Amino acid sequence: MKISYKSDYALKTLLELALHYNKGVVSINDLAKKGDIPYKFLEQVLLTLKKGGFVDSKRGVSGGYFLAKAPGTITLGEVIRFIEGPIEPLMCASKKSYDECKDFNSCVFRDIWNQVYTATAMVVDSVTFGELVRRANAKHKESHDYVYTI
Amino acid sequence: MKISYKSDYALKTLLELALHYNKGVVSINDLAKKGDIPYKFLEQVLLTLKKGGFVDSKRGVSGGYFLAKAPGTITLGEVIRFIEGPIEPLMCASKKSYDECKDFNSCVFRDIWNQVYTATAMVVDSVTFGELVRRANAKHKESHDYVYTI
DNA sequence: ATAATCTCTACTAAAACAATAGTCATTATA
DNA sequence: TATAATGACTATTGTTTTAGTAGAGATTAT
Repeated sequence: MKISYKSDYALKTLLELALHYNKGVVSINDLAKKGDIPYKFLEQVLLTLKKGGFVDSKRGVSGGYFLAKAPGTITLGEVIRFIEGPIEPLMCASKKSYDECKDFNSCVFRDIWNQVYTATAMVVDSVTFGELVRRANAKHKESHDYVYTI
Repeated sequence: MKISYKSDYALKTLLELALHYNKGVVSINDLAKKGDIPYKFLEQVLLTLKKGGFVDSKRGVSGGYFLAKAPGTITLGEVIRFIEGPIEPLMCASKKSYDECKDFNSCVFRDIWNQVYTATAMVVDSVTFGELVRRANAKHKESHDYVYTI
C-alpha cells in the first residue's frame, strides 16, 4: 500500500512545475534543491515524465523543464499509474485474472480489492495539478495571513 | 499500491479457517493444498498469524490450526496492518511526519494520501471474516443453483 | 569557444520478497 | 512406550525491486 520515492518525487516536481506554469523553464538543479531530491535520480524521473508527455524540456544554457500541458488537465492518477503501473492492490482485481480464477472462496476477496481500487481511483483521478496549485496557494496565503494577524 | 503474497496467503487461509470455525482443526498441509500455497511458506505465515492472536494451534498427531476468535470479530484491516504494516501510501500521511514536514507545497499531497488512506480503511475495516463467510457461501449456493437450473 | 544545461545508458548497493531447508518439540494412538 | 504425524523455530538462499550513482554525449545561449 506504499508508493515509491520515484512517484513521490515525480508528483512533487510536477507540482513545482505547475506552480511555474507559463513562467518559463525550471532547471533540474533548482527542482532538485527545492524538492530535496538527489539530482541524478531526478534526472531520470524527469526523463520518464517526458516520455509520459507530462513535461517537456529545453536544452542548452538556461534550459530546463516545463509542464507540457495545462495543470488542470493532468490528474494525479495518470501520473501514478504511469510511474507505478496499475493501482490495483492485487492482480486478482483485474478482469483477466478474474476470468482465470478457479478458487471460489478466494474470489470473495476480489470484490474487496475492487472496492479498494475504486475508492482510491476516485480520489487520485479527481484531483488535477491545477487544483493542487490552488490548494498550495491557499496554504501560502493562510500562513501569510497568520504572520500578519499575530 | 500492492499487497504482498504473504498477506494474500494469510487472508485466504483465515477465510478457510473461518469456513471451518467450530469444526475442529485444519492441518497446514490441507491449508496449503486448498490455497495452493507453498507449505513451508504457509508455515511461517501461520506462525505470524498466531503471534497476532488471529489463530491458535494444536500440536502433535491430528493437530492443526483453528481460528482464535469468532470470524465476525476479525476485520480484514487488522490482518493487513499486522502483516504489511501501516496502510498509508506514504509516510507523510502519518501525524508525526506531518509535524516534521517543512515543505508547504509537498504537504498538499498529505491531504490526498489521507483521503486515499481513509477510503481504503473504510473498506477493509468494515469487512469481517464472518461477512466473507456469508459471501463465500452465497457464491457456492449461486453456482449450485446454476447447475440445477441449466 | 565554452560553460551550462538536458540525454542516455549502464552500473551498483541495499532492501524486500518469496521461498526453501533443516532441526526440534509435542502428542495421539497402536 | 515407540513412532509417526503434526506444529515451532531459525537460518539460508535466490530473485526482484528500489534508490541511487557514474560518466560520456548532445545542445545551445552567450
